[in-house]
Amino acid sequence: MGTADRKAKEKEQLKSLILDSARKLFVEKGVEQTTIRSIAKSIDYSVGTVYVYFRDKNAILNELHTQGFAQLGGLFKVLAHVENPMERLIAMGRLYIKFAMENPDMYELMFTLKAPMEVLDQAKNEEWNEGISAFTVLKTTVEQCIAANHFKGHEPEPLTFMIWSLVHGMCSLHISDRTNGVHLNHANHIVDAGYEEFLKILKKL
Amino acid sequence: MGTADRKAKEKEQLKSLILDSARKLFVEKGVEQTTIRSIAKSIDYSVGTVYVYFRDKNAILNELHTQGFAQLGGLFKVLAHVENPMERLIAMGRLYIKFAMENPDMYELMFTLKAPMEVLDQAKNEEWNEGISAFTVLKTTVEQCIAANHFKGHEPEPLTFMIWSLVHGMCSLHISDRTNGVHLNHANHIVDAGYEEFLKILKKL
DNA sequence: TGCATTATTGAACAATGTTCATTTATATTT
DNA sequence: AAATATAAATGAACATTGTTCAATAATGCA
Repeated sequence: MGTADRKAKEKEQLKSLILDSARKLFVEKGVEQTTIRSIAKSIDYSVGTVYVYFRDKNAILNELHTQGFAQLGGLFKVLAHVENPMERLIAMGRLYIKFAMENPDMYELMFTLKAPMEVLDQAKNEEWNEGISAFTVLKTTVEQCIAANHFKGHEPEPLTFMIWSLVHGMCSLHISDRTNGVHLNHANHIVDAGYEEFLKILKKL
Repeated sequence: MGTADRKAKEKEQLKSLILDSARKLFVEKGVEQTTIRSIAKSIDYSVGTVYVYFRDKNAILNELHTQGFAQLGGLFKVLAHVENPMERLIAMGRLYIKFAMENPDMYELMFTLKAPMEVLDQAKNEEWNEGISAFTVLKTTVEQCIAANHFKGHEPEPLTFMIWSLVHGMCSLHISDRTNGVHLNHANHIVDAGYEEFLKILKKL
């Protein structure tokens, strides 16, 4: 069965080729400008071929969104050695913001755009595993903070959601161009300045 | 010059008719499904006429986005009589969340979608007045809180941005379908539960 | 070599935003 | 009132998109 294996491998390779090309175009030109035709053209295949490997454009966006979570997860691994959960929490926030600022299109795909979510069949009760995993990582750290006597009187899950939302909100507003009106005296970026305020609050808890 | 006045009024009326119809379709079907053709059809005019009154689809979305801010601003007026700035701040957050949950499409238009922002000519240094006004209202309340001895050691503007982001982040994640994985024991909605955690923090500041 | 399976193709379709020469309606002038 | 000038409205036509699918080409097997 050597041929079957090889063909399976070739299929995987072409699928990866499509995805890599799609990601490249997507980061360069954005979601809307990344057309199936432009993807096909960039890898010298026809539009039809793309549709052999992906049900539709949303399926491609969904895979890219999954890759984004893998990338972010990879970055977070560096923080595993930080013993102090509070320190780790703070560092996670910084890294999250850094990732969002440096990869705004990927971030949108991961946390804002509806398209990559639409492959989840609600009838089948399919869940957003990437998000749940990422949330769980954050929640674990928050729970360790609570175990270390921080956040007294708080509920882990809603608190985790609140912290996530705080950081996400800043990134999201910035990426959606809603922070232009917020002028600052400081040389600091508004998102960084906002995060500093959050850190001041953390110290009081 | 009675005729000129009347014609100007008629033009305004038709413009309003287009906008009203657009908003209706938009709230019913979403942005993408609200096509120029469907708008034209619903008011028994041709597509060309719509383009006489609006440069492009983004211009329509921008006007609806402005209407959204007017609507939200109207809701906030009810809070003017709340003397205690901290109470007012808390009530503003609740109202903001209520508005976002009840008008998710409008909310997206106001705070997430890029389209309505694209009418702002960056070469002309045009600013996002709706957002700036809304931000200023919130900032004023935060400053009054500071004057009432809350938020010691905080900078008004970044703190305001942080609070806004916190609430926006929760609404935004929910509207973008990113809260499905976050299960709760409580009967509470996750966004409300998250806001409760924020209130607990406020009490410690 | 001939056949069967698999992979690839790209023309064709429907839907969309947008334009603009043409037509219709309205207002002004003679 | 008729003729003319201005303004408003039209909708066919274009370019671009996602998507489909019968036809073609390539590959594996007997």
